[in-house]
Amino acid sequence: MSDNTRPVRVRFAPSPTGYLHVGGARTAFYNYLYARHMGGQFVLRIEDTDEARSTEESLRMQIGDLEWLGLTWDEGPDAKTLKDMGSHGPYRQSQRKEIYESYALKLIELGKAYYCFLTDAEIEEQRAASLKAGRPPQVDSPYRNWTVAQASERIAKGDKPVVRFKVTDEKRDYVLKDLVRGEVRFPSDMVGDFVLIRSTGMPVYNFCCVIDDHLMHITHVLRAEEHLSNTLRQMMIYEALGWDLPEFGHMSIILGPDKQKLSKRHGATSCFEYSQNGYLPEALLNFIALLGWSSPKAQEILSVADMIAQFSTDRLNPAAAVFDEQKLLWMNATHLRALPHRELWERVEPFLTKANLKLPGDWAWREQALEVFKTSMQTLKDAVELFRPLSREPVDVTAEGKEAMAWETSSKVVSKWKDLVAAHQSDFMTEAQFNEYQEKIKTECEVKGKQLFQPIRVAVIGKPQGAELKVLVPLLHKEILLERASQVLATN
RNA sequence: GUCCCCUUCGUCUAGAGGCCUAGGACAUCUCCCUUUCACGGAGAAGACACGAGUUCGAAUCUCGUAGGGGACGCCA
Repeated sequence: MSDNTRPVRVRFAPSPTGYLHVGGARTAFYNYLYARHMGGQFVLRIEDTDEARSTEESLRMQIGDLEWLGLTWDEGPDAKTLKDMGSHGPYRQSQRKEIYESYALKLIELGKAYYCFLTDAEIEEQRAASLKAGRPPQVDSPYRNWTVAQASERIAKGDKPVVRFKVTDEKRDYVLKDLVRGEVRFPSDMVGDFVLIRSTGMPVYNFCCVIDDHLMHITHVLRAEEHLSNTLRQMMIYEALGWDLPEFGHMSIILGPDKQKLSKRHGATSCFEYSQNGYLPEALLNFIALLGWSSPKAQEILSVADMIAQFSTDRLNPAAAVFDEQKLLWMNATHLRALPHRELWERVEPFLTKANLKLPGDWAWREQALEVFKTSMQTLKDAVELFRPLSREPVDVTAEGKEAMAWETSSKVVSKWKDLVAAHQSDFMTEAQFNEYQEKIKTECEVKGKQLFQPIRVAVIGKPQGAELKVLVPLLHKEILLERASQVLATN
């Protein structure tokens, strides 16, 4: 076990084989929170030993997502240049091949690993036979006790072996003290001799992970539950090399609504999609943090600073959690409404720009508009449809809008409204002026309530429901108001 | 199949033997506010998977059963 006086060093070790999944984001976040809470370091390591699937593009995407989330790392590839920063590099496993190789050689020397020439077909045959006999499908390599000389001879002939770890014949339990799950016992015969180095010379995950965690002085490994059974192999490697184990904590996985591991078929699962759909990084973080962790103060809405202050591994929940989109939406809306208007505008603006909406540029107008609409927004993207009627383009009149316009007094109301707007002297109307006009329509057309408000609202935003007219109308330029009224009357 | 992990309202969770008639949040429903929509406020309904033990006492400890998940790769 690691000694507690050492500074805490944790790491997030994604493999660049696609976007950053929300599950990965949660793992990264817990590591980040722990590091920041303990005043330790957070390392980003890239596990790109799967040459076929790892891409530079994925790396950039994942780094971009981590940046969007605001999870900054102290060591690892620089977010912009991808050049290593920190004194424990390189941080990309593909650049550490010699290191792994030297340790593999050491294990072979120690008699704890060996070259194995079994082919895929032979292994498959063994698996099938074992399964049929009801035994665990483990390899039983005839090369297990070959001498290095024997193997070298064969290698010289051009055969490319893998390096396998020699699992002890002595049957015993490996005991893991997991930070999340407590004591977990693994029988040593749970695994067969496993591969350390592929025939291509590239090492595999379980091996790199141990070497890197040790060499990078990682003190705590917080990772997903799917790695729990890998831990046995890793413990064997630590033992063979005579190294101390770091602390491990295996957190539960995230499930979809059907209780299956959350995946693409459940919908949006990447951080990138959430950012594109108008979610706030702080809301996403708040939500995923609570999927498997709880605040000791029973807070539901927490800032990143709150979470750093309150985080501890002993409140990590071992049970799997279902990702509830509804609650995320609520949480997003809550964070969004708490934002100062200027900041909210900065976040909303890219979405409005993308939708090509031309809106007035002054801050007074913007703040007023946000004040009116923010209670209807759950995501930043929602602003687009809310703000669209405020831009200078014709609105689509909804079915309900047409219905309201079909009432017998509606045309009269809108005509009168149009006349009043046309006669209005300045570009914008004040709330008081609108109230005055409203009173005029009310008395002159002899309508009130629904019959009064809804047709006017349709003539303003194209639908009968929405924000109060007295706050809505002052946001629209007289010309737009006039065009809208004409448009609605014409299509009626 | 083997091994490992998990099991409190529909969902996220609080709960470390008596404070539990099981608390909170999302969602749902009702009411209030309100010209409408949303926001906000008040309330309702809703769970300890099952069975044995241990104990004066169990959601909490133990063991079984069931269900779910994960791993068993020259993926990570």
